[in-house]
Amino acid sequence: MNRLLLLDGHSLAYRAFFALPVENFSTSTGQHTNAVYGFTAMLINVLRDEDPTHVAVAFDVSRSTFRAAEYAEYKAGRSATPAEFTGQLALLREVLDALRIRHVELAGYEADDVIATLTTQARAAGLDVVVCSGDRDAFQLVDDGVTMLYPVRGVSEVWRMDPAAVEAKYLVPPERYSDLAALVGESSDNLPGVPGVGPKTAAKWLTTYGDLGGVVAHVDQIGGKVGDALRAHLDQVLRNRRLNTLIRDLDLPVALEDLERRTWDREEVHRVFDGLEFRVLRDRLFATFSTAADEVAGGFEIEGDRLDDAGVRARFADGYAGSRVPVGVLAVGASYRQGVGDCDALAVAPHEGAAAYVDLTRLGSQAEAALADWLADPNAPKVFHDAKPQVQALASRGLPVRGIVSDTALAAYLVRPDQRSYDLADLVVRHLGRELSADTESASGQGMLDLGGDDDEALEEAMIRARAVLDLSASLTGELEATGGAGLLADVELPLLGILAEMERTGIAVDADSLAALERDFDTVVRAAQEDAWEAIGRRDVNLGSPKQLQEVLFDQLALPKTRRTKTGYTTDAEALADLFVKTEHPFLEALLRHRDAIRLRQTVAGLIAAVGGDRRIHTTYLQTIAATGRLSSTDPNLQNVPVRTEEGRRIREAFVVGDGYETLMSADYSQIEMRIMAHLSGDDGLIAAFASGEDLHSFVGSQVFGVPPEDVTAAMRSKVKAMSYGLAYGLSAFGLSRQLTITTEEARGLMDGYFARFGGVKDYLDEVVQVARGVGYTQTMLGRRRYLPDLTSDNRQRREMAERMALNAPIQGSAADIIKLAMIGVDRALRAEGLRSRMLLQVHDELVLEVAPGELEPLERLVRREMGQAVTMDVPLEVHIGVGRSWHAAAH
DNA sequence: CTAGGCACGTA
DNA sequence: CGTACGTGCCTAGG
Repeated sequence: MNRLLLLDGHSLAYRAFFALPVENFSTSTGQHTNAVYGFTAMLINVLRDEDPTHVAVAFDVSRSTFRAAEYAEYKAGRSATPAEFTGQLALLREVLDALRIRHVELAGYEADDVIATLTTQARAAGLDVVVCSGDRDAFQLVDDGVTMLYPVRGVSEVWRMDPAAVEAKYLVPPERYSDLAALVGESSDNLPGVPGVGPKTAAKWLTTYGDLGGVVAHVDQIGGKVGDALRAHLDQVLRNRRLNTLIRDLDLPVALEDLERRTWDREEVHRVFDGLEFRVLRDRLFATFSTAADEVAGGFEIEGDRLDDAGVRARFADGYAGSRVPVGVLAVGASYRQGVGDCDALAVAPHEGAAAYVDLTRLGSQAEAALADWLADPNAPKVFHDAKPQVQALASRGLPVRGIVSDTALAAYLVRPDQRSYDLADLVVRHLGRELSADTESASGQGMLDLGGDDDEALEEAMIRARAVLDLSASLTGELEATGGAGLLADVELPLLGILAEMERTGIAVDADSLAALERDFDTVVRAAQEDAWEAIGRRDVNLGSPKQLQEVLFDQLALPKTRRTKTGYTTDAEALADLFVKTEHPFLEALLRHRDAIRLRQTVAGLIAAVGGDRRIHTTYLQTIAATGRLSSTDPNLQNVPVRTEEGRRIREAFVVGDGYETLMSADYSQIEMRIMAHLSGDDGLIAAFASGEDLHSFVGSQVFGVPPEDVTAAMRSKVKAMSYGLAYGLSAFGLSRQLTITTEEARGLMDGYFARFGGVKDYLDEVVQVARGVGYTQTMLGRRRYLPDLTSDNRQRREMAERMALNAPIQGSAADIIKLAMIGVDRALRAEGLRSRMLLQVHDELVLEVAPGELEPLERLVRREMGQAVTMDVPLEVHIGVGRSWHAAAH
């Protein structure tokens, strides 16, 4: 049975706008999204519950309708529609476009007229209709084939109104609803009814006389005060009736067949939902409709079988060995974390010919050797999706992998580095227009499968995915070649993948005893600070970790001055608390800050202890497709944010130590790499001269800005200049600088003017970066890594300025990421070439930590300095600072 | 139980 | 009203 779903976009979004608190529904850039969110959430629910074959959303064009022309007061008295609402209507249309749902509107008419017309057409064509509207006028459309969903209590619930439900509520059948409303009036439309007449009286009259015409014909027979009132307001009632009757025969620009439900544009859905920051809704959308996705044309068909040992030998030793044609590979059931991994099976799919599935758990030794040889053959080309965890899992089974010529997750990241995820199924739909089988929920993410090895469907699914990876890589390679990113994949990200895998498996040794001792020490401080804090306020029922309870204590109980506002109240961050302490010297604040510090250190240490593996080393995981600028990120545990700035924090770094069989740790970091990149990219003579001079950068710049000799630059001058120099790479404003340095905006402005007067090339460069990015739509790093910033042309100032700051920063931060990645590849290659046993352990954005094998200190230092220093050639030297010591802390100082 | 907000660690 | 991340806790909502 065909069913048409019609929604009144305007009225539903308007309901949501007032029902959902805007402070909970704004993007990070300040765009309000409550109306879009509420509408979209309801849309998803209704699509799920009604499962319509056809859908349309109707909108009002403006208030100037034929009704307003007849009755100037129509809908008058409504307060002006808030700009925060109208601004969301365009976003709502974007959502609908992405979902490929038609929206319909016609100048001079209201959404309800569009709905009435489409309802009439659909009924004539034999379709059932479901109308979802917050406008009661639509009740008149209800009949045996037309149901109305009317939202109540904001948008959290809908009433399902069929003829019986309408009659139960209004005591008249739906076709009399307009008559009833004409008598009773509709305040939201500014249509007054007959005074003293409510639904009960009106319904009684309509039942007695049949319809409004009957009531009018017998108007003289109606007694009482209400009868007089009716006679006095008869014209008004008849006018109401004309106005509340919906038009059913508009000439619309769409036909019913245009409204057929279509598969949505996945890429566009991701883009739009990303922009709106609707993570949950998107997940709900995909979760709810994943089974509807098989409408996409041309799925995958694949031939292939589980191989027995003879088959494995034939396939890998005789078939693929020596072939230079890439094969799609999927490690089934791959798992890896903290240095330990495993996997169940391998699916492989060539471009032509049969795919295959190899059960790794019951493999004879000859077959395993054939497979291992092929996997380890650098000249046997393989394509993975998100290879690293699979490589780790295979390596843990004694199956090292070489010869990876593409990784579709990395390729997709280089094409669009700002995506939330690089799910294989999504990429296949976006780039190939095909759908992996719908039931891939368990297979999503990380390219891993968690499927039973004996299930034929799982077997086929794995082979299909292996084949999809291969096809996808061809498409992505084409895109990368067109955008100049192919070299980044082949020469940077793919070589790095293997290096990272090895660093992860190696891990870094820790002294578990000193970590345990640290945890006890920090715990002692936590307890003491908590006691002091409770003591200071005379109660022990306060959870010091709850910002909400802290606000109650600070601003209600202690009545301290209010701090900066947050979404949910007043901030209790360290800066604000320190500020309050200066003002009030309340002992609670001191104890609270002490508690904060200690509890964080304790939890950092506890996290590290929990991550120590059986080999007494900590194995982080590097994520290569997360940061939009091209940086790596580190997780589980994050070893890129281990404390270093405070003395207590540094004690944690002392627990990272050289492992057994090695001589010492080495830390090698780039000095001021971002400022050097800025000097190079801008070509500013002054800044280039600063680096060439060999003097302290900030003193040199300070002497220029303040017009004094370098030796007369005071510490205060130097720190101001330093803050400004670094701030520039982030798009710092005079306001921000003044706040950071606690100086006036004028003073900050003067500082920046002074800087730009001396380093005009920097200003020109920063201006140009944004201007070029606005023109072409993206920024580029030194290696051509792109970041797309569509918001550079946004009408929304906040979004636009945010994008401008990202545009300033991305080439600088991203080029630094390029450089250290190249350096890692160079170091790795040189270690092999020179036959050293020393190894890289960690990367922390501008720093590499290495473990030095006995006797290799000198050659290693030379090697690292050379490879890091020569990673790229720039107009300023790349300076590398190297330290050694038995702990990470000692090595870095 | 999940997800967002806050707070805060690093470069 | 400075970029890029990950983690832990609390809390509100489902």
